[in-house]
Amino acid sequence: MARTQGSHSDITGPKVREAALRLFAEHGYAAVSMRQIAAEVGVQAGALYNYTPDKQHLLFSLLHEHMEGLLAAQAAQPVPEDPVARLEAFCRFHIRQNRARPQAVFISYMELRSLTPEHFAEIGRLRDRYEAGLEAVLKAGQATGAFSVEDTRIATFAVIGLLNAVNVWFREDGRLTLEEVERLHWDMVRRAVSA
Amino acid sequence: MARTQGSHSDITGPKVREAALRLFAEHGYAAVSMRQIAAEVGVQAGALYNYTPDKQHLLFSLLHEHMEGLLAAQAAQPVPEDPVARLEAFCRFHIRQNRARPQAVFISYMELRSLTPEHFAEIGRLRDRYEAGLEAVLKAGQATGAFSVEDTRIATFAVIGLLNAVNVWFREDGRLTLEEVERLHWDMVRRAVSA
DNA sequence: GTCTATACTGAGATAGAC
DNA sequence: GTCTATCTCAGTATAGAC
Repeated sequence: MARTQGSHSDITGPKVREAALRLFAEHGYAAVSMRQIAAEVGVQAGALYNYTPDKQHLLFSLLHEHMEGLLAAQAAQPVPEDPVARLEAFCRFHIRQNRARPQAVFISYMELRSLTPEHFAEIGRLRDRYEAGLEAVLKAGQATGAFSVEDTRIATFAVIGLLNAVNVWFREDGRLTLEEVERLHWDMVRRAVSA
Repeated sequence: MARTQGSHSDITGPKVREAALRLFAEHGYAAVSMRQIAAEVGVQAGALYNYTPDKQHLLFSLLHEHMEGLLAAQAAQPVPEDPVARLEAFCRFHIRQNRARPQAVFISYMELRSLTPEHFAEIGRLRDRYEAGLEAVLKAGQATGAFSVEDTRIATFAVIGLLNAVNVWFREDGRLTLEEVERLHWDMVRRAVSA
């Protein structure tokens, strides 16, 4: 054993992040105390400061990691030529990502206002990059005549809003599979923007 | 003068509610202190307890008042016979209401989790009643063949999500009038659910 | 790396003078 | 109805022993 029994940084670190993510998503950043997070992990509050300089940075770091992962996954997706196929790919990808990391997605919408202005700007830039992907698809389809949207910017927000509705009600053990949910929502999006 | 100069309950009461609504919307319920609210109103923290038994009840009371007002306004709307016209009326009404009380709408989505379970259930019931109006329209249109939605429950959430997207970006002094925003969104909703 | 202990600050809420 | 003063508790964060 290269490590002593007392050295748990490689275990405790991830546990701190998981606990914080879960508690922030459930109760909100401001309502969660460092003591609560520590209790969840099974350490004393002071020990958390081996893993984060402060509470604010813990939130920022969770959001940042989530957004970077999202953008990396987006970049790894194949990009069909046809705008309609590209829009379908975006819709399905977005729904799947939302369900794969429900807590991270949740706080990335709810806790932006809990960030310092600098951190807020940083996360905002990453989100804009993600949504720009959708707007580009809508613009491309508008150019080919496949889509008919008067304002691609507004349509972008509308599509995101429609897709995010899934998060309000979807349950893993519900009557619909994720594939069915994807199909139903893609169908609505397609009709909403098609020429 | 029937009142002494020191009696300000008819002035301070509303000011407390306005300040709380504004601060809760801006920073979140948990992040706002009674002292902040008091400072905003221009009194000491202790004086707030002439108007609310505690902070939790203040939030609940704001949400309750908002939902009751929303349902009353909804009930006062004329209800067209034709499902398509009814859906258009709902969409335009929903967007107008959202813009008329942006802060109340915002906390009614964001701060549900800050309510006690009893208060949460109470507000949830009121919201369900509001959204049931939309689902009824979709069902009616489905029956007449005007709409084509596989699942009216899911479509209800999708439509609400699409319409709420307006709140993310709309600015009173932006390039679009509320009428144009209503039309653009009604157009997308109509296409998304039409046969 | 974690603990205990604690400094310091601010929270919600109440009591009693005016 | 509001103020001042205060109680009690919990918050973030740090210091130093182990």
